[in-house]
Amino acid sequence: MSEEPYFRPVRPTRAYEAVVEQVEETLARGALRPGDRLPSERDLMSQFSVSRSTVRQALRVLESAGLIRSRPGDPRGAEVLPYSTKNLRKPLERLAGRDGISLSELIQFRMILEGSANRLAARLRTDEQVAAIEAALERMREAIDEGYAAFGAADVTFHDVVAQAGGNSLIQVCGEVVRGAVLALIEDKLQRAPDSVALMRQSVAHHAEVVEAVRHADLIRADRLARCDLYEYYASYVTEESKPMLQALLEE
Amino acid sequence: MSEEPYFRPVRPTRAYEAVVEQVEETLARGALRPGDRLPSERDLMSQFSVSRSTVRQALRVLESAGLIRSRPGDPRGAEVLPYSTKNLRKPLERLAGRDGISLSELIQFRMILEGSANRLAARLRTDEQVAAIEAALERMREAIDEGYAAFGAADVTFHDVVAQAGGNSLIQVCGEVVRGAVLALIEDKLQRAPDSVALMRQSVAHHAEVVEAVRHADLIRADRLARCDLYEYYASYVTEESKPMLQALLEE
DNA sequence: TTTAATTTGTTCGTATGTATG
DNA sequence: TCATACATACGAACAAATTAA
Repeated sequence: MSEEPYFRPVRPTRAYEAVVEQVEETLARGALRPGDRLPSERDLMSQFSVSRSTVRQALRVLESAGLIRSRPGDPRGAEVLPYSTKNLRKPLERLAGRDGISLSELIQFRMILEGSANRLAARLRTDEQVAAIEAALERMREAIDEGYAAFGAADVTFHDVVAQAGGNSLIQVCGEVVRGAVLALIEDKLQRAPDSVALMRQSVAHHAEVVEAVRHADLIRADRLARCDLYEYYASYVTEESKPMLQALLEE
Repeated sequence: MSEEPYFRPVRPTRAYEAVVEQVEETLARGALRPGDRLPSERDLMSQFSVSRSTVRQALRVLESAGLIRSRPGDPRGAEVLPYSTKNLRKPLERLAGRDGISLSELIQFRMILEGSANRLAARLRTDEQVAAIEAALERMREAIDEGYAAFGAADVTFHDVVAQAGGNSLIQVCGEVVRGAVLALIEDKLQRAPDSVALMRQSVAHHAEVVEAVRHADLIRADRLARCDLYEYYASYVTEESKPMLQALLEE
């Protein structure tokens, strides 16, 4: 049997951390709502009994987390911001960039997210959203002649519109970020592809199939199409050993 | 046709932001690897030609992002940290807590993540991992008598072990966070449930089915079980209007 | 429109506790 | 053990920016 420990480890808390925690807790319990203002730095000094430098370090941390925004000269103090999914992007991008995570994991996650987004879009889309998705597909067709950069941008827009039709902002933001991370890792290879025009045409054909599935509310097909297309598109960029990881998402 | 703009909007860059950007860029391109040391604050002062306070604001931002760690008195300077999935947790938790996101979206996302985790685990698990999953299930059985808190902890461990067997750290960390967010939103209701013991027994029965599916490498069933169980478990907590969102994930 | 007051951004100097060799 | 260099924190000061009278 293990001894029941009397004490837990402590780590010295720095002054600015205590300030951050108090402000965060106030925000979390809703005492400060978006649009509200924090006291001025000098007021915070006296309320927390710390120096201005300490207050400023805390404010910078809160600002980098997307919780507040402070502007020079504003007598009303720092503004409490509405918390949005945008604040997830930077951490996810860093994770993908620092090879803390493998390309095959990213592709796998993207297959899951995009398949689910397609499925939800097929079930929940409005007629206006179908029209927007079709317009995005048409834009991709046009962009083939404008080069790979324009085509990539149109492709991103297409998936954004589909994800938005799905109605889940978590899927949407995670999908956006993972898509960007994957593209950043292999876009140089794609640009040097021997016949990029053929690749783009094939991509448009695949996306057209998705549009059809969404239009006919065919959930299963919309989901499956995303997984298969992505696997086909990216399989050549992953090692042989990691292909089974991706294939596990294709079995029925 | 829209005018082609000559200029893009500019926002004044603050000194500490420029310092953060330079350090981040150095980290991103791999010139500084985990374990390496940043110059001391005084060296950074002279290299960036800014004051000590400005350097410190930048360091606090980098530290809060999980990129570095600085300790008082360390003559080697701040340490560059390995970037891990842990740095995603806080932003995701904030997002879930600030009702920037609805309960039904969270549950929906959890259905997707846990279904996929189960599917991957069923395909890729080793025998040791099967044993670990079974042990986690046994722990859940024991914990029924120890109250809801212990049972919840055992439940969390179970899903962690399964997700780990799936082998995708993105799914794992997102799953952990979303699970925590969902539980935080409704755990008070669960505790006040009239017959929580019956609920826990039912939960164990459901998890046992998952174990069987994983053991027999039944991908489809493992995936589907997660989605159905979660829907059944949480359906009563979402509004009638948002139920179709979740049901879209159950159709075959 | 101008002016005055307040606030933030930044700098500098100083004192204190801490880790390394 | 001691000396050195370090990070933490405080406080005062000035410039630039914003708001409101």
